[in-house]
Amino acid sequence: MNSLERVYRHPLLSQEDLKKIIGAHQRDTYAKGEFLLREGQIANEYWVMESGLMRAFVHNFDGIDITTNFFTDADVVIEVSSLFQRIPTAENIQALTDCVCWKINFDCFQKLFHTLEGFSEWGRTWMSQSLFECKQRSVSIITNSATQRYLTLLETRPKVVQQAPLKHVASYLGITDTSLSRIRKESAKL
Amino acid sequence: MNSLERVYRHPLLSQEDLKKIIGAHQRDTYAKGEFLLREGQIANEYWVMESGLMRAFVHNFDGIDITTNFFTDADVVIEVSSLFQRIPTAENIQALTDCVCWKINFDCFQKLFHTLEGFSEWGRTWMSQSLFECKQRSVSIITNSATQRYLTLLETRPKVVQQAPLKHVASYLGITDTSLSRIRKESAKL
DNA sequence: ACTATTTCTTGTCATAGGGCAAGAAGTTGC
DNA sequence: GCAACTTCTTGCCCTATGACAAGAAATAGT
Repeated sequence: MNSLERVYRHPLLSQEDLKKIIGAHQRDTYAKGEFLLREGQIANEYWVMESGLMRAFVHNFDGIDITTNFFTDADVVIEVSSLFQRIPTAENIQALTDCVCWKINFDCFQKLFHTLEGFSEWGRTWMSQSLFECKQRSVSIITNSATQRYLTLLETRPKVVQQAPLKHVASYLGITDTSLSRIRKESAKL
Repeated sequence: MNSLERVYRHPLLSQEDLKKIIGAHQRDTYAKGEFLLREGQIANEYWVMESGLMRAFVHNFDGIDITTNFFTDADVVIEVSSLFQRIPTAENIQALTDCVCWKINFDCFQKLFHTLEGFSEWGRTWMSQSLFECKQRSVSIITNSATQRYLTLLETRPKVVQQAPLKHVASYLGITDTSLSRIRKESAKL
């Protein structure tokens, strides 16, 4: 089963619906380092990862980049505000390894969203879930120590820790690469 | 104009649509301290604030409560994952002052969501916006000092700082009440 | 009005993590 | 295989914020 089938699994989507949805996607590949979206652009599509690793990041006022998310297999790679509100994004999305994805553009998405009831339900569920995870992230930054957050990431998304450069993992965790290097050293002892 | 008209303003919603939507809401009041939702329950409605102040909070593993959001006039008070995924929530929503709200239950919402195209667009836009704000919050916790975050909150939501107990503002900012007290003292000098 | 409770302030001390800089290790391109 | 670059580690010192505890101020209940 490919990642599209995994992503669009939903009780209100029939086999036929699924066929339509999956058929609206096109395969695309990105080379390591390539950008799928740059700040200032208006997103006109989103992607479902088939393989590889990507990250999303923003620049803060000092120009420092902060990784806001990582994406691996069967993750939906999307900048929701830009795509749905048709406004320029503040985010960048970049391939950290060579990647294979399925992409769907805004118009196709819209048509499906307003014709298939199950699809709009799916979309809403997906958004709720993202919002939930986003809130959890803030709470985690507030209540857990850097070490705890690192260990959690290591457990829940080992691929990210293994494949992404340390500095990106560090900014995702909200610490400096120096600190992460030390934390990693400490936790290796255990 | 009441808060409902402000909240549901959207280019794809006609006057007639608006009437239907607004008509599906019922006025309700909550006394200071009262809970609208408690962890473990499944949300079956959401609210639009007419007046007053509320907060949402979660308990972390130590039982400490962390305020995740404040709500004032014309804010939509909703626990999206529980309401839309029909699962028990981890959040609590509590009135910090006496409050007046408009509430709408899940069934009415569903009917409107699947019959009015403009309403599902509105909902999606609202969710994108929330997700955007949520991401910003994480970035802010990561990149700004406690003092900067306090000053930003003071500027963007003065009511919250004025009306909410310091400890809730503190946990929202991700610091202890002790630190917030000191920050407030310092910033008063300026 | 009086007590109990909660909220807020302040002091002392401890510590996680940051800033900076040097060098080691690994990667990339030719 | 070498140069250039990026990534990662380590040392030293510093600062923002936390932990704990005592008391002051405000609020709520009777």
